[in-house]
Amino acid sequence: MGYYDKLLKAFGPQHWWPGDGPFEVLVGAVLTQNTNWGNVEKAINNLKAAGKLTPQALHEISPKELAPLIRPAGYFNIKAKRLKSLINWLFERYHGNLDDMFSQNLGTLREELLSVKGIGPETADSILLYAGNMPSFVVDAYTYRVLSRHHLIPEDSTYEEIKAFFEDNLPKDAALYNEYHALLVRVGKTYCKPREPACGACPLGEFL
DNA sequence: TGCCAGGCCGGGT
DNA sequence: ACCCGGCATGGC
Repeated sequence: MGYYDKLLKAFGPQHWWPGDGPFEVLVGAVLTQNTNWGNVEKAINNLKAAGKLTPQALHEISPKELAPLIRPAGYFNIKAKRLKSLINWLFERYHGNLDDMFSQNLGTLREELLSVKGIGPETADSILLYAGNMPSFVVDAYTYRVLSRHHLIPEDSTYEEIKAFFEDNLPKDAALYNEYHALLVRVGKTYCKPREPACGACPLGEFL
């Protein structure tokens, strides 16, 4: 039995980002950068209540008008710009149409997303996987912490190396990548906390 | 109360 | 090619 099966059995499905459709997930991917998800939900709700949670509305809104709506998500000025740059790109490249965007080849689309200012590897992969249902494994601070603490990867591993660690050893299955990443976050939240040098007392060894 | 949360950019070495 | 400061709110 692999790690994934053990984690799934121990914690159950995490139901990550069922969301209200791919566009909401895409917006959430930017808003959640280095930010607690609870705060992101408040910002999403503000956008919904203002009728601004559509590609067209966000394309037309100014950063000045957008920033206060997403205030609870933190870094609201910079995130307003990042959201705008992503939406501008979406319209220029794919006519504001998510179906067109996700019809693109995965590798090409990932490179295109990374070229947008404010979209780094984790945000790009989150959009590909959780909004587009494309098999691109997401790496985040939890993933790194859990794996490095249990010596499954070197301390100095890069994002792309950790991503490859999973993708080279798993079938290219979006549903699997989705659930696996969510389970690793769950483990990280529950046991593998920051500023705790080792995992001697945590039951993770049993699963990993 | 300080630390943390589903990062990324830009400027300096 | 790395390293670091800045960006900011809300919950425990």
